[in-house]
Amino acid sequence: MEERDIMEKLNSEQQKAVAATEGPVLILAGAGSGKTRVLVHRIAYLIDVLGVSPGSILAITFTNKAADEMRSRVDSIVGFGSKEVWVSTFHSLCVRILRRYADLIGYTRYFSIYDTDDQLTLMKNLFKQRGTDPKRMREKAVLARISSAKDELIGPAKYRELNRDQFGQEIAGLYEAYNTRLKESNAMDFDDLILKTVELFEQHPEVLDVYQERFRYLMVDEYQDTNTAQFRFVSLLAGKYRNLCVVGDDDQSIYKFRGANIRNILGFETIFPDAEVVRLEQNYRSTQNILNAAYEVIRHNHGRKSKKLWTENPVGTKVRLRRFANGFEEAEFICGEIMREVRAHTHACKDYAILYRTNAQSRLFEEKMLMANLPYRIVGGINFYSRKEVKDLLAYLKTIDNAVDDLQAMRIINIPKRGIGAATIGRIANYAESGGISFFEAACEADRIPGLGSAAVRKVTGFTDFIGVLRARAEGQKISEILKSVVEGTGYVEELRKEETEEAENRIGNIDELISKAVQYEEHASEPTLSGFLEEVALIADIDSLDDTDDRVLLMTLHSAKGLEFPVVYMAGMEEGLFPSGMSINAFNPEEEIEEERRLCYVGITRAKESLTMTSARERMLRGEITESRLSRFVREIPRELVDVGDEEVLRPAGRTLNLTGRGADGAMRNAILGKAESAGRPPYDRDGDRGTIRESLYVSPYKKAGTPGKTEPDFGVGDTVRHVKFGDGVVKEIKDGGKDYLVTVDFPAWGIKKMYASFAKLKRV
DNA sequence: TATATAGTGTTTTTT
DNA sequence: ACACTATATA
Repeated sequence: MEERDIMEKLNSEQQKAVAATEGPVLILAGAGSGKTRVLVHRIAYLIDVLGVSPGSILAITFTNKAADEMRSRVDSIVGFGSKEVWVSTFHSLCVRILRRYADLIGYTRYFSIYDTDDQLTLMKNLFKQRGTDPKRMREKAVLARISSAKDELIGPAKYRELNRDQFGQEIAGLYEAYNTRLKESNAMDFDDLILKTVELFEQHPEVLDVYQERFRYLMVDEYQDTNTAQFRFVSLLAGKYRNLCVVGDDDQSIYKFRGANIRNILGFETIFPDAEVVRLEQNYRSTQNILNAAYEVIRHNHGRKSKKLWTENPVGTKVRLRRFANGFEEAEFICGEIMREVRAHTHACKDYAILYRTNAQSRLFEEKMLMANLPYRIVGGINFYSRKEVKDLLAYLKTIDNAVDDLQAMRIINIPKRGIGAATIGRIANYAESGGISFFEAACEADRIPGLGSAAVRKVTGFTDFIGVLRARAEGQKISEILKSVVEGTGYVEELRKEETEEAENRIGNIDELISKAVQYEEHASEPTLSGFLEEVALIADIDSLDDTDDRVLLMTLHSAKGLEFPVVYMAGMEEGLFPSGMSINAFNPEEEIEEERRLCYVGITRAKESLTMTSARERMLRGEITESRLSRFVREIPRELVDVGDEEVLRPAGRTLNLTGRGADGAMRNAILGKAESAGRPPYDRDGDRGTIRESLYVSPYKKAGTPGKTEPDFGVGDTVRHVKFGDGVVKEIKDGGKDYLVTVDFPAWGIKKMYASFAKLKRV
């Protein structure tokens, strides 16, 4: 492609960003301003116009999905050599480097990658071993401290110096022990992947030099989310040629809890005084109304790089606000609305996204989606690879691949049940410890371990022999074949089959899926290896497997939604205490924490292209108890004239429900309150803060009229045959009072047993 | 050693 | 509400 073609479809700022190839460049790219487009065109410009060798260009993203997308877009506009461009995530790039030079820093190329579960298991072991009381400090909290230390490139010794108090000293001790155990197991956690690469570069300048020479042009996406370690990594890489281009938006920095250091972007011009700064402020995604609402929210933050997005897009409809009595009705409204619009063919399912603050909120929506028969996909939550059966099988593969990974060996030594209990495992672990060998090696010498009876020795040897056979066969065998041998040899599936429960069937399904993932890996990897497969599995995120061609409503957290866009967006749970989270409100530095939440809200709003609806519940079930909450301050920050609050907006004195319809309606009072609120120039919901003092505003669900009885008794009983729109005819098995509505269990011959709410499912007696 | 039961604590977000 | 842990029991 020629220069003219590359620049043709770009605005002048975008062109500037594309052409600024030499030296440090900071691209401040607002939401929806076409930053991926700029990066892709920049790569094309480097190759096709400047003649830069594709192999010397490196683009770093945060998710595999973003990397895939960029790779394919580069592929479509760059003539040749696009395959040589390096597009990678921080983590996978570091793994690649580390595998090659692992021996220089005391690891082997087969090192394992520990996920959060592995870390927790390891920490629990350490607590036990060191006699640390889990009531005094929690394992997770210690891991969080260690993780932030690693993000900041602080090792155990430095941590000890920095935290002189007793807790600090104790954590430092655990940190040290934790690192030792990882090293002994030839394993690294997520943070180590970056940290160890930095160490490698710093201790071995000759290695750094190799990569500095290879990557002459660096680009970093989502720069606002980099942490100190990642910053150091990038600085080292770019240290020689200084062609570093970072792209980011300080208003979208939402990963502080993961160590993201907003100073990396805010202070870029201080660190690189000669940096060229380009601002992309034209938005191509959202309507003016949506963009204005987003701006009104984000402008409440201090210390941001001031900028205001604009768009040539239509004004669009107002942002809608709908309030409900509880989360249940909220979910019913959203799902019902989507269902009606999909039926009317206004939109396809994939045009919708439901965004929320916490994963726990997904359950309510999932139930309603099932009842409404809408295809959906929940992103995040429990990862496929963290299911027990999948982890068990992977532990076998890891033990075969990396024999010194004690954690995995200990996990599977009694899976399936071989009659090896805690006592035996303890004795093997002791023996391993005193002999300075790995757990698995110790198990291989079971007959020499004091305290093990002949029965125990026999059982342990059975296990080690099994692994031995698998390992001997693994050489040159396909990964899927190894996996199948494990499944057969352990009798895992057989055991599950015997259970004859739906749960077990699911697990078997997951095992099949794991095997097919292995097959897929063998097909797409250039040089498939067992380590390679395990690494891919460890670094994959749920979001990476999103397929934008499949027609489903997407449900995910606001965090997961970053980088995506949808025609119709619902932001659910807009309540104080939930969003912004109670954690942030009660933090020791609430201002800062709430600003982070506000950025998250900004990210959510700017995901919407055509339509945005915010919803909230006045009552919500939060860890087992019902909590009452006020409308989120973020909603209240949007001026009234930008918000459509629905046509049944009413205000009621606290503790009393207004009669709005029919004879004797409290019309005068309603008008008085409304009029007063509006003449005062404040949005009615702005006074929501007065809860309990005077009166609160109330937006009644148009879906369920105020005062309507929540449920009507079904006209059928147990044993009757009923008809469902989708499932056809079935026999009623059970009717239960489900609070808001009657919960009916029906056996449909063609679909199996389903539970549903009577009036919502519109069951009819036949 | 394996299993059933009661009791305990937890939740923000994730590569 | 739920998952995880400690304890009692077979």
